[in-house]
Amino acid sequence: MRIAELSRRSGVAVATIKYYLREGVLPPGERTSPNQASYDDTHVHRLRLVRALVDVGGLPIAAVRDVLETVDAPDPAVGKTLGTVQLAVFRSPPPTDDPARAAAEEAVATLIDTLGWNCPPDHPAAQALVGVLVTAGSLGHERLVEVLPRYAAACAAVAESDLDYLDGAASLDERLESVVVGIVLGDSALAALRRLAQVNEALKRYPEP
Amino acid sequence: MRIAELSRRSGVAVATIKYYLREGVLPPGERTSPNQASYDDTHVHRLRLVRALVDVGGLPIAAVRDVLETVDAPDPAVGKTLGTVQLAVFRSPPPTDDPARAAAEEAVATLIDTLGWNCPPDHPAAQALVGVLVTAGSLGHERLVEVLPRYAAACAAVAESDLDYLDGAASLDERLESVVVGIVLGDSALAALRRLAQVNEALKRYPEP
DNA sequence: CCAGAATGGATAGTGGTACTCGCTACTATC
DNA sequence: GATAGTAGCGAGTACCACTATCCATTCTGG
Repeated sequence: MRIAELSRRSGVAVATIKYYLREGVLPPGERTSPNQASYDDTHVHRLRLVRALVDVGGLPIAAVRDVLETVDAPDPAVGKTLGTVQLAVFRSPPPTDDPARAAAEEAVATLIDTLGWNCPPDHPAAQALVGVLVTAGSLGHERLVEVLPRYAAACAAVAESDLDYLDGAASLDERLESVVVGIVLGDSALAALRRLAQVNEALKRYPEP
Repeated sequence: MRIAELSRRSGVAVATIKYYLREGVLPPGERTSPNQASYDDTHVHRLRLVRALVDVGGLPIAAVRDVLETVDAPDPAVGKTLGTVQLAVFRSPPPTDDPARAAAEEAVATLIDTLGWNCPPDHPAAQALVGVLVTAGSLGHERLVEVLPRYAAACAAVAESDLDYLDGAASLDERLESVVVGIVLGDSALAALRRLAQVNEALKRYPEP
């Protein structure tokens, strides 16, 4: 198919498709002549994936490129892919060297230790968690740290579910994409469910007239 | 204190403080003369809160203003505040009228029903969840819906924890701020813990050499 | 008391991101 | 052979979160 049909089928404007081609988030079509190329279903699918990452995940185009490069360079080691995608998806606030940082780092390390989790203590997510605690502390919400064990328990169940999801993928390609979809769409789904659960719990505790 | 000290104590540039004053996310100081005003600790705290919402929560300034307006207009009904903040915090992708939308709406309604949750089915979070399912479906990841029950169970525990956190607030003001901090910082903390749990679970299932 | 620094307020400019447009030199198709 | 579509490219747009500059006024240290 040519670019107009690709646009129609994916719902993405022609100009935007060209932009994505330039930015390397969409592979070029197969050249049939110096100024003609033909695209196929993989391009339609890729466009949908890009839109999902941008619209649902809120990723900048550069991060999308990083993620997709990982997906396109199949590495059977799940851990590797997981790491790259997790990295790209992260909003990393500047690592402030707050004096309270050491205490927060300690708290996170203790938490991970208590849970018996086997994950690198310098993982970006751990750093992010430290950042959250430092921020909370600066707002006088030191007690936020107390909810973490319960959050962590919930996340353990979620992660189990996530890995089950990966195991349900038929092929390697599908598996790689599942990592991306699982992380990005999963984050959104989780946030949405959390809000619904909050409303439910609030109504349970403080019924409205 | 004057603006220079406010800047020093909060770590926010003077020009940025002026910008925040213009945008209404920081209340004006007390005027001492036609072109002098004095600020106090509440301003320092407010600036930290704004930075937390922007840096950690990724909220645009306009959303921050909405959130803070709610915090500043104390309504003892927790549900109301919760709703407003949840709304402001949401990234709402344009509600597509995909043909697959009806099925996704059905799935979400069924899920909420099965869980016995008492929340409005037209809640933005429910709509967002529908959007996620539609997106997943368009990518051929229809089976994502299968993980939702487990996600929901985890979120129920998280929400319980969240409401406990609110109940731990001493005053009404503190309570209102806890809603904000709980939602925004909580989302980040949850996402970070999920990633750590994923790494842990992945290493458990596929140990690395 | 007075010079120089600081302040509030306003306007304009910057840098980054994600497109979007317009153009040219083609090619495909009716 | 007229008309429509295409690739590629540079420039332009819109929005956002600041950031810089200016000015009239006010504060402050000597």
